[in-house]
This record gives sequence, structure tokens and C-alpha cells, in this order.
Amino acid sequence: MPKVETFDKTLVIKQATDVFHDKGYSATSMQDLVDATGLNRSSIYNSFDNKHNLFIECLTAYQSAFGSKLSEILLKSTTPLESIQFIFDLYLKEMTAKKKDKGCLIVNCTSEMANHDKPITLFLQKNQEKMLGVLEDLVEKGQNEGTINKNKHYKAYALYLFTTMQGFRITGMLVSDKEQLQSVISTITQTLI
Amino acid sequence: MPKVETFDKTLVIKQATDVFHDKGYSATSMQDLVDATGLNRSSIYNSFDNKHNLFIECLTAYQSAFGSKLSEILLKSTTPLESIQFIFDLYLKEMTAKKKDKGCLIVNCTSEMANHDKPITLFLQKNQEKMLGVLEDLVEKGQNEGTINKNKHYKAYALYLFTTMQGFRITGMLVSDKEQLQSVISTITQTLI
DNA sequence: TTAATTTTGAAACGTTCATTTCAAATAGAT
DNA sequence: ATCTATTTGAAATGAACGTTTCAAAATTAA
Repeated sequence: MPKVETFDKTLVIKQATDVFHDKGYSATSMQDLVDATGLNRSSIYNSFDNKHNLFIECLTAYQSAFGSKLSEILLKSTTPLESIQFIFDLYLKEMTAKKKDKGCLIVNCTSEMANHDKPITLFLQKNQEKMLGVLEDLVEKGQNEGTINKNKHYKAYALYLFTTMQGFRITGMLVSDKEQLQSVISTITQTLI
Repeated sequence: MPKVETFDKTLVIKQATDVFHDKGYSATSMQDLVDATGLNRSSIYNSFDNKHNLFIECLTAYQSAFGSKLSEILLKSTTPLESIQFIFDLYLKEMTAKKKDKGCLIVNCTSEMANHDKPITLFLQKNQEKMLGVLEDLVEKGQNEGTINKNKHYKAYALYLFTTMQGFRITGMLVSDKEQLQSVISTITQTLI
């Protein structure tokens, strides 16, 4: 019967995500989110309850957007090793796209909130499990194909890759030289060959 | 002629550092620092001017404390590779010392404040240069000795190590299994052999 | 047009924020 | 003991915080 939601929730989450990504959770104020979305304060509270919950929705959307890009990568690559390289290339592309790299929202969130906020910590753990799962599958497949060496168990390699990815996201925040970053990627992936 | 500073400034910085390390810069309130140090509000402002400046002093002290541990490592190790392994072992020790790992203050600071706060960003860049310098020297020496391979230029390996160290500090915040962490270290260092 | 329901705007909530103020207490130097 | 510089305590500053409130405007189904 009545008025229906007028604004694009997906867009609003994207706008809010940009702010959280740039400033982090604590340093982002509700006023920042009002400004970034153009929404009214009340509308934000109507739709997202509170800042914390909005942040979780942003995290989830961010994770899901990455999941889509990851799926594309898995489809277009011909070997597991190439998939891994493409993931790093994706990071590299994001880093060099803008002058100031904001890093990874999820890595930043780990640094800021891990072990402080229970639901967030749970999200981060689940996220890690998901990512490790993907990487384990890739490494195991590569080892069976013979394109990745068997010096280490595939689970060990997966955690190694996850670790280096997080480090790479941090490094990109202060290093903007594309060649240096590419060299880091090749060093990381050389380990697997 | 008059009353002289009564409190131990070094201790106060250590106490403040603990809070910043645990909660990050933004989420740490002046009240938190008053509580942690036992100092009066006025005394803190008298001695450190403001929160921002106190934080910089904490960062510097943290960096310097790490520098000392680093020097010890460089002295006691017999090869550059061993030095690198000892650095990771130091991180591992910190991670497994307490149930909840706070990560590295400087890595966390990078994630929170890089490209947002000019003096802090400058500190982070200088810190990176210092650390890269040490790592470059180690790798170069190892390559000359023949204990580190020459697949990559020593500067590339140094940035690789710096990246993996940052990643390792993040990983430790969610992974507490010592064996898994040790396996990551060995994978990282195997690259150099 | 009316009724139902939601968005909106703007103000206010109480709390916490970083920082300032200033008189009182303190303690070394003379 | 007196002078002098500093630390202290406690209160106050004004701004910003996340969140709530609620009447008015808006919109759509009946």
C-alpha cells in the first residue's frame, strides 16, 4: 500500500564501504556515512539498525564482490598457478589504480578488530577458512598436475599464500612502484614451482 | 630549583604503547591512557602535548625496542639466513606468548593510518627503509657467502621478506597454531635457499 | 480521495571525545 | 625557611560521537 524504499541499497552499501575502507571502522563517523551516501540519518538507521551492522553488511558485500572476481579468475586461468598469479595481479591492479592505496578492507579489519569484536572476529575466521579452502584446492590440483612442486603439503602452501597475500596488501599501501610489486609477486609464486 | 619529574617516562610510554597496540590509535581514548598509566590527565598533556604526539613517541619506542632485539639477533646468528629465521622466530614467540595476539604495532599503524596522517606516514616510510636496509644487507651477504641463492636480486628478496613479515604478523592475529605458523616460516625461508 | 506505511528532516538525547584551565600541593635550590 | 618551577587534581570546555524521537512529507494501494 505505501511508500516503498526509494534508494538503491546496493549503492548505499558500496558508498559506505568506500568510507570504511578509507578510514577504518573506528575513525568513520555516522556523519561521514550520511555525507557519503546522501541518505538521511534516520534512513540509515531504518535500513541498517546501527553503524556496526552496516559495517558487517559492507564487509559481506566486499567479500562477495571479491568472490565474484575470484570466480572469474578461476574460469579464465588454465592452471592453478596461473589462478594464483591472477589473484595477485588483481591486487596489484587495485593498488596501482589510484595514487593512494587503501589496502584490503578485510585485512585492515583484521588489524583493527580481530579479537576485539566477536561477530567480526567470526566473520574474519570464516573468511579465512573460505580463502584457505580455495587456495588449498588450487595447490592440491597443481601438485597433482605437476605444475606445483610437492616440497610442502598443499595446506601449508595455502596458508603461506594467504599470509603473503595479506602482506602484499599491506606493502602496497606504502609501495607504489609497480615493478617492485611485480617482483614480489614473482618471488612468492616462484616458491611453488 | 623546583620539583622535578616524578614518574618514569619510559614506563609510561610502555604502558601507553600497550594500549595503542591493543586498541589502535583511533579507538584509544585519552581516558584509556590515563587509566593505563595511572598518571593525571594534566601530567600526560604536560609531558606529551597531545594524544598524537604521545602515539608517535610510542611508535618510536616500539621501533627502538625492536631494533635492540634485532641487534641481538644479528650478533648471535652465524649466517644471514639464520638471522632471518630468528626474526621470524621472534615474531612467533610474541604471537604464541599470549592467547590473543595484537599483531605488530607498526603494521597495524600502517593499516590504520598510512596515507592519512602525514607525520605518521613519514615515520612508516622511514621504518620501511630501515628494515629494508637491514634485510638487503643480510640477503646480499648471504648471496655472497653462497648460503642464499641468487635467483633474485637482493633488493627484491628484501622486499619479499618485508612483505612476508607483515603478512605473518597479520596471520598470527587469527592463527594461533604454532606448527602451522612454523610451517609458514619455513616456506618463506625455503625460497632463499 | 482516503487510508496505510515509509521516508525524511531536524532537533535533541546523553555520552564521550581531546584538550584547557587553574588553584592547590609539592619539592629542590637558595 | 623561602622562593620557584612543576606536578597534580578536579572540574569545565565545546565539539563530536552514536542513536532516538517524532511530526511532516511522500507515496501507493484501495
